[in-house]
Amino acid sequence: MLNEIIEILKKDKIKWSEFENSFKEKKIPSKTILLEAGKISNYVYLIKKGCLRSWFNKDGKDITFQFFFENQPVASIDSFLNNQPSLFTIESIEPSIIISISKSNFEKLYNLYPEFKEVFYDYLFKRFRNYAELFLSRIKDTPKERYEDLVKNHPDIIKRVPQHYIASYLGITPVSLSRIRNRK
Amino acid sequence: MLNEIIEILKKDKIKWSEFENSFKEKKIPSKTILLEAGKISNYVYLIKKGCLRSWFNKDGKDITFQFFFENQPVASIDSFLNNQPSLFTIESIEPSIIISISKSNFEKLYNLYPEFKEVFYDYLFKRFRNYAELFLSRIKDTPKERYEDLVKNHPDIIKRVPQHYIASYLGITPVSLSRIRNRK
DNA sequence: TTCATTTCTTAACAATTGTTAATGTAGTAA
DNA sequence: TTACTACATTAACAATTGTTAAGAAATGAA
Repeated sequence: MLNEIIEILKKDKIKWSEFENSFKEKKIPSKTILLEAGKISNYVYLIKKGCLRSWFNKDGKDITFQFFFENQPVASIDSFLNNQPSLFTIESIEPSIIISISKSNFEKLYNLYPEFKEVFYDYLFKRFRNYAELFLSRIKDTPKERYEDLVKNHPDIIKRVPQHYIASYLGITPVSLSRIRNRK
Repeated sequence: MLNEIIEILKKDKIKWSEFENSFKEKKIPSKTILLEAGKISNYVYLIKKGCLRSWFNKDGKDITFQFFFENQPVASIDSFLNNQPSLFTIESIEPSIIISISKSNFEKLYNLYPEFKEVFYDYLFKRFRNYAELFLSRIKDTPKERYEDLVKNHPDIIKRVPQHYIASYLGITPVSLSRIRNRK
């Protein structure tokens, strides 16, 4: 989404020069928190290199429910849109390079580029379906089924993400995931 | 949401006369399917009287994940917005009176009333948070905790909805819910 | 390299749930 | 009323998971 926007912007060199500095790039080490649960999101991020996860706290433990990789936009959309405290934390899993854009610059873009607004809403709607699918899968499928789906359809995640995060993503303990892996 | 729109419309009697017939009211018996999983949603509904649930199929059994009551708008928003097959079915639990509005009329409203579009997007954003909360609760809390939350915060649902739907909503079998209820 | 930390596996036991099936109960229609 | 249907409870057993704890393996830093 942000990628497309940047492309749109670059075609218009005059305006691009105005926004070039809005897209701030920063290097972050592993386990850096970009947005903390309970705080209101003022940024949207784009991952240039690396990997993030979103998680929330449950009785002192953290439960991961999404992973993000290169070229994906990441935000607590709900917090960003509704100006409400984020329900979850966004944190890096690996050392990463992140492009961030502030809400105020985001709104400037909004006003200058009508096509941007459309791209953004399209993205939102798709994200809505995404959420619904994630939700339904989490309800519908057993941890074992969801693990096998990961192995089949997202081997990259399996390879790249530490297993205890995956366990948490599957809704089970690392112990239980280890059992599933060695059961067959 | 639809309620507010109707109120806005009624203030403008000329336009209201144009739309009055768009809001079709119908009586439906229990277990009537308003939208079937896999089909594209062409309507938004408002519950005047009665109660609905949304569910999807898992190995021949149905899993309920939301309940809707009087004055609530109901739709497969994702399907409606993205023109994609609905991920779930919407069905009545009780004999109900439903107001429905078609997508084409919805779009007419869109174009005539700028304030409608805003109300609608506000609703969408809120719905987004709603989904996130529902999702997080389903992940975070045990069936027992979620049942106790229902008893405390939504006793109306407990009273009104057959127990096996509630069990399914909690992610467990009716047998297991019965055990939870009689454990304390 | 070596040491320390993080991550993963394995084991034993308790707790919860699913499954199947039988029984009980309430409401509805003839 | 009776019979039927839908719904809820209970029991027994299997399967899965959580918990705790110990040890193995991998990773990263000095």
